[in-house]
Amino acid sequence: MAEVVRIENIARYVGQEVTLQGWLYNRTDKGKLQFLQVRDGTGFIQCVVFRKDVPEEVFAAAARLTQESSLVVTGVVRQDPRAPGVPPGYELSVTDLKVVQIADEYPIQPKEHGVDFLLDHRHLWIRSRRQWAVLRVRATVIRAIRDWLDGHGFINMDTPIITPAACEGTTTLFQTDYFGEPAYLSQSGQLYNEANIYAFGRVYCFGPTFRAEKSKTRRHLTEFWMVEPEIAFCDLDGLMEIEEQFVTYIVQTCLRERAQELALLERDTRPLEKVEPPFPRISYDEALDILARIREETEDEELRELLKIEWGDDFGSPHETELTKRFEKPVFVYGYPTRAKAFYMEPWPGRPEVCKSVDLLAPEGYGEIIGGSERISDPDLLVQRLKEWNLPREAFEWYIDLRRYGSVPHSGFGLGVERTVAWICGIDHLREAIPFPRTLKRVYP
RNA sequence: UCCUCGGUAGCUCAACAGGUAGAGCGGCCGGCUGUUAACCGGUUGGUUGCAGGUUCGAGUCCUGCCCGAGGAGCCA
Repeated sequence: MAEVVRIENIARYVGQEVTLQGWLYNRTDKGKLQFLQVRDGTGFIQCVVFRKDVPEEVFAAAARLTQESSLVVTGVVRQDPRAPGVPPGYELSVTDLKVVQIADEYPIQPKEHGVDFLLDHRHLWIRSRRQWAVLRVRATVIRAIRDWLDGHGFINMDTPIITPAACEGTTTLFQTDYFGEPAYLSQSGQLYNEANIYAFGRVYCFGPTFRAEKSKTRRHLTEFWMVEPEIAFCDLDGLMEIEEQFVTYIVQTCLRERAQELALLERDTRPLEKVEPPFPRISYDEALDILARIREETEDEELRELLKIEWGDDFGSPHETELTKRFEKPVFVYGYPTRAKAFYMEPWPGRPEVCKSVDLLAPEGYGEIIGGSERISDPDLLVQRLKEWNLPREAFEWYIDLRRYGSVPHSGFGLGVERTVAWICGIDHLREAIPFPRTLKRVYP
């Protein structure tokens, strides 16, 4: 048997005989000639079997292969512009073939299917080319996140997933039984990170987050992944600078290392190429002005109704979508009304009705990928806010402590991994940006 | 929780005004030396989401329920 190689490295082996281990993606039988589309997890390649070039039993074995049958195939790597693989332009002239298993009739065909059917078969769907490409980009996004943070003085601090109380008090939590006491699945590691910065300066947590929201849209999952950096001695301006460097690095890394996958997804990468600092920064008040202007100018009665908003309201997705259409790059919206945001956000100097929060909205209608803020550093103000938000002080005693022992201005943010992946890939459903999505109506498979 | 749309073969869909449930793909058999979701011929394949009602007759009309999708609110 020739050397076992991986399809992603196939270009190094032109003219050599190699062995591939993989699965049959599709087969075209032309009588005395068969085309086997084979994938091995790292790529896709066309293997050509000529009746006259191989022993009769090898040709017969190829003819028996059903979709998704597992196989070990040996042949000579050739360059051919007609070959459709990933990477394109290479094919294997088969000399030998061993069947590992003949697959049962495979439910997913290389044609269109409905969403419900595909999600019921998610365990198989991830083998398909588009899903494969998206999830490879996801892995790169995650690696870029860690690379950038680790390279900029951040240290990874894992925060608990089982937590005693609401972090922000507003969103719905998944409740679980903790030896007879109620406990909840984490919806943010932020509060713990605020403790961690006093030990380590710059930290991040990265893990799954759980929201029992009854959200039924393409932008929501009940379980999703979030990276949450937190930085000591950092104000709102410093936070925005970090965010734009961070997001730029993630996007540029994907463009550089996952060009092939983005091409397979037919992602127009020109908008992504424009992602570099500085990102435009507009205040909440300016955003309201822009929305008011859009409402005046639009002929669309329905849109006008959707964009209705009064000062003090948070933006809904229609607002975000319309705002981001006006910008080529991700855009910062800062200075939201205090009452629309969480209790821990530092008030704007001289304008207590506004807080030092900032969201980052991705362009092309993708909307919020980051939410962040400068945190309250004064213990008395924090205690007052807990009261105003009707939160139990006892549960936050440790959190108030952080403001008693060397309190400093500090800031942090959370970036949603699936939303970032969806934006970079140009896909419109979050459920395709995670291997096994959890949504309101789906916990299987 | 609310609004909208949908549920017919393994999959994607069709079925006029209520009148014998059909096509493509897949599977199976056969043909083909450059296919790109191949093509050609044949063949296989149905409790029309569930329950009830109207009718000589219901996939189609009515009532209730179940399930799914898109969106709103909420959020990353």
